[in-house]
Amino acid sequence: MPETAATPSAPFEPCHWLAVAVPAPAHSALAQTLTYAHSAPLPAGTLVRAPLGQREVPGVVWGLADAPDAALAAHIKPLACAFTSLPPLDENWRQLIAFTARYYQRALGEVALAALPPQLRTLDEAQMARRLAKLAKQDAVAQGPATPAARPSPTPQQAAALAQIAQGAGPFLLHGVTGSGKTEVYMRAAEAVLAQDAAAQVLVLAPEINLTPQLQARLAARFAPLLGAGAVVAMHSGLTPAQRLSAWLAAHTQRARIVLGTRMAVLASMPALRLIVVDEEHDPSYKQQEGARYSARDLAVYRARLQGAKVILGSATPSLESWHASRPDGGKYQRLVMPSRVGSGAGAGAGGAAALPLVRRVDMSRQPRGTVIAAPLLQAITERVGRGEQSLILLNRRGWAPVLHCANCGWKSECPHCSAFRVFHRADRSLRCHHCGLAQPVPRACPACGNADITPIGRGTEQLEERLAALLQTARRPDGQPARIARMDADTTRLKGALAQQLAHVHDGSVDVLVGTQMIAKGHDFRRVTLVAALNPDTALFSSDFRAPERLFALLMQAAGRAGRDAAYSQASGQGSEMWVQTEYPAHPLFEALKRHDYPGFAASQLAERQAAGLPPYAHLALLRAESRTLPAAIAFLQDAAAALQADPALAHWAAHVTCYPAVPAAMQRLAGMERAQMLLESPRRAALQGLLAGWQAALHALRARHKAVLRWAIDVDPLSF
DNA sequence: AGCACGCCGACT
DNA sequence: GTCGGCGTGCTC
Repeated sequence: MPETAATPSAPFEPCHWLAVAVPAPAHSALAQTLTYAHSAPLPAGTLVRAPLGQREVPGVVWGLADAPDAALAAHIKPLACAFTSLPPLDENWRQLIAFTARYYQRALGEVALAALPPQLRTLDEAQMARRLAKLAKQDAVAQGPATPAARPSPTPQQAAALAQIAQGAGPFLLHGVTGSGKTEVYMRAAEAVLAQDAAAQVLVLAPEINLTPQLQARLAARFAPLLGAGAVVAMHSGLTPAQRLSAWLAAHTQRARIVLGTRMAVLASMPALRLIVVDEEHDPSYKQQEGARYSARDLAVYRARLQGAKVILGSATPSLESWHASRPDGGKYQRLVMPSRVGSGAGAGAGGAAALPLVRRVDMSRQPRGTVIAAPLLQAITERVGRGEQSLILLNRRGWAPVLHCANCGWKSECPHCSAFRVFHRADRSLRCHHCGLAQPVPRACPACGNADITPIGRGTEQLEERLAALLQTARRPDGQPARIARMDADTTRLKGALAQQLAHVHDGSVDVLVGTQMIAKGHDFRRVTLVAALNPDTALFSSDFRAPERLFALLMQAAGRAGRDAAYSQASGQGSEMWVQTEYPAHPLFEALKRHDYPGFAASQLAERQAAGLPPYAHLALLRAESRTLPAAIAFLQDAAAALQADPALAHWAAHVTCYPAVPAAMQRLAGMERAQMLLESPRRAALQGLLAGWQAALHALRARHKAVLRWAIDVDPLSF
C-alpha cells in the first residue's frame, strides 16, 4: 500500500529522514541501513521500533539519511516509535558494531540487534520506561556502604604483573600457570581503574559462566561491598529474558560497574568501560559458531583500543595467536608471566607445597590388548582411595560405546542424517547421534541382516564408570568403605541443577573417583584431587585439524592443574600429585612438553610448524561454507563463487595476495540431513583478505539466484574449526 | 532470516 | 468443501 506509506507525516509535522539499522541478514542484500521517516531528527544511537515488511522490528538510528529519490520515497514508512527515555547508544558502541559487521561480513542491523537483549523485540516505550524506573529504584535500595572484603596481599609475581599493567598501555597477555593467582591480578587491576575513575566500568569475560561460579562469587565478594549490590552483574544466555534486559540496562546506564559475561557481553553497551579481562583467552567458545561468527577475544582487543580501555588476556595455555602477538621482539601485546603457583607461605618455590604435578606416561602399546586402565595407574588410584584422596579420570567419549557393529554383515550404527556413528547409551538402551540428536531404541537384531549378535565397539564414560567399579572392588577408603565412583558428562548434567549437585558431591568428599569428559577439566576447584588421568587422547595427535594439538595440550595442562591445587592435601599425603596419560605414543613431543610443564617450548615448536605451513598466526584464513541437500550442489556453488572471484577485475588487486583453495566437503560432511562443503581462502595479509571478502559479497548474492539448491551459505572469518 | 502469498493432497 | 504442505519473493 504505497499510497498510504508515501505520506508518513501530517502536513503540520516536520519530517526527517533517518538511516536505521534493522535486523535483516546480509543474505537479504539490502543496504546496511534503511531509511525511515520521523517527526524529529533523533540522535544517532536512539533505539526505535520500525515497520519492516509485515512485522515491526527494533532498530538503532545510525544517523540522518539523505533525502530519498522519488523511487525510494514511495516506499518509506514512518518509525513506529522511539525509545527516547533511554540514553542513545554511544559513538564507541556504534563503531564497535560497525567494525564487527564489516570484519565478519554480516549486516549491520543483524550485529546491532544481536548485541541488544532479545526482549527489546517485544517491549514498547511505556514498558521500557517502567523497567528503567524499577532499575533506578533497585539501585537506591541496594546502596549502602559495607566493609570491603579482606584482600590477600599480592605475591611478588602478581605485584610485578600489576605494576606493568599500571604503567603500560597493553594489550596484556597474562601467562600464569593454574593456581598462580590470575584472578587476584584481574581484581587488583579492576580496583586500580575504579580508583582512578569514579564512574569506570570493568568487563570480565569468561568462557562459560555456569562453569565458573567461583569467579562470579569472588567478584561479588570483592566488589559488591565497595560499589553496592547492583554494581556487579552477570550477562550470559542462561539468564531469563527479563534478567538479560535488566543486566543490559544496568550496563548501558552505568549502574553496573563490573559486568561478568560470556562472549556476547563483549558487545554490551558500557559507556565508561576502562578495563576488559578475557579469562582463559585460549578457549574456543569465545568464537561464535553461528550467525555473526565473531571472536569475543579479538573484539575485546579492538574495543579496548577503540574506547581507550586496558585489556588483559589471561591463560595458562594462551592461544598461539596471542602468544605470537606477545613475542618479546616486535609483538603488539605485552607479555606478563607468572610461572609458579601461589605457595603456602613466603618463599614457597618449586619445591613448596603447591608444586606442579608429576606427569607420568603409560605406553599402551606395551599393555595387553583391551586394557582399559593399565595396572600401575589402577594401583595409583587404589592408593589414593586408601588415603582419602580423589582422582579424576578423563575420557572424551560419552555413552557406553561409540559404535555398534554386526560381525556377520559388517553393519555399523551410522546416523541416517550425519556422517557419524550413533553412540550406544546403555542406561536407556538407545542409539544416539551426538551431532543431530537423533535417538532411537537399540535394535534387538542387526537391522541389515537380522543377526541377533550385535556388539559394541570401543568405550565411553558410561562403560568406564562400570569397569572402574569392578576394577576397584577391593579398594577401601580410610573409613573402610568401598570406593565411590561417579560419572560427570553432558548426560548426567543435563537436568537443571544437576551440575551443581554433582559438583557439591565431589567437593564434600563423597566421591573418590570421578569419571568424565573434558567438562571435568574445566574451572572447578576440586580441593582433594591428587591424581588426574587422561585415558585416550591420541586421536588429537593425528587430526586433520591443525589446531588439534594446541587444544589437546591446553586440555591436558588444564587437567593437570586440577591436581593438587590445595597445598594442604598433597603435602599432608607426603606424595606429590600426579597427571597420568595413557598413550600409544609416549615419546610424542607434545607429551614430552607436558611432562616438563613447558608451554613456551610447546608453543615454539607449534609456531615453527605453523610458520612452515603458512598457517595462523602467520597467515589469515576465511572459509566460505555452503549447505545443500546434495553435495554436488554445494560444491558447484563454491566453484562458481571462486570463478566469480577470479573473473572480477575489481578484486584482482586483492586476489593477487589471496590463495583460494579448491572447494571440498566439510570434515563433517553430512549434518542433520544437510550436505556441507567449504572453500578455504588464505592470505599473509589481513587487509587483502578483508578487501577481497568485502568486494565478493555482491557476487555471492547474485550467485544464489542461480544456485537455488544451496539452502545456506556463510563466510567464516578467522575460523577455528574446519 | 522471517513472513508473506500461492498452488496441490487428506480431513470435518 | 477447508486445513496445511513448503516453493518463491520481498522487506525503507
